[in-house]
Amino acid sequence: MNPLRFFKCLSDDTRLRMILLIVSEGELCVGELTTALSEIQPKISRHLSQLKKCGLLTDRRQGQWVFYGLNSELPDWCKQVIQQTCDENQDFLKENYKQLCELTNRPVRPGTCC
Amino acid sequence: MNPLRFFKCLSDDTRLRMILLIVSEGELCVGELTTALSEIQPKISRHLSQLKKCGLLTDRRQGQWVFYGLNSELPDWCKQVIQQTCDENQDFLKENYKQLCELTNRPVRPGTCC
DNA sequence: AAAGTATATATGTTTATTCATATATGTAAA
DNA sequence: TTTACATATATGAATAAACATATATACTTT
Repeated sequence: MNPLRFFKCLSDDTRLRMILLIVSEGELCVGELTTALSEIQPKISRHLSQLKKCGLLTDRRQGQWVFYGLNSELPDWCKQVIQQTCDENQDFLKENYKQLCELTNRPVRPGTCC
Repeated sequence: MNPLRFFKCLSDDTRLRMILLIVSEGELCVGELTTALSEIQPKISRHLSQLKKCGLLTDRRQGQWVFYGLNSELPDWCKQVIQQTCDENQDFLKENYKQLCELTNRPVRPGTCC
């Protein structure tokens, strides 16, 4: 992973929040991210596709929903950078968590239950 | 340190290389960075002043030279992100190290000798 | 010591370039 | 056909580059 390309992915408000939220939650679908960030859906989709193209995220369709998660094949140093940033900046995501919590009827994840 | 602001500092080729070189070498002056990156001096100075303003670097004038180093008061998570990136991306800086090595008559640092 | 000169660094201003946004529209699943 | 998501295009805003120039320290010469 080219470090410049990696940091460019993290240098946009929308992308940074999405990545940190996804790491915190494991996986999130487009609609959940749209709500959490209070943005319009095309904007979210566009940034997600960019992060996927750069290798930071992977996607998985499950019926009507597409879930995005952190790419497990990412180099360790990248994972650590993201994890540390996430751990030390929970307050940065406060409003996003709030929005996410207020969201009812969230799609059920197969791996998450039990 | 706001994470977005922090990553924006790292998301430019010139700034990223400068930061990593400075961390590797401890301190570097403007002229050394100009040579290492093969860029014009005003471009280097401008990015340095931006990194100083954002709190990533500190400067110290010693005679004719101004040495830049990593701000020791930076939050730990920021220091760790930079250090890990530096450790795992030495090849990214290969050409810059080469230019730096070819530079003769580098200014003597007071702390470096003995 | 004063004046002039060279070197190192910083900054103001204009011009390019990159990047993100918004709107409209397209595709896929239920 | 409704819900969920993706993409194309045009536009605008933020950012970086280049060039000229200013400042600050050191070095010379008289």
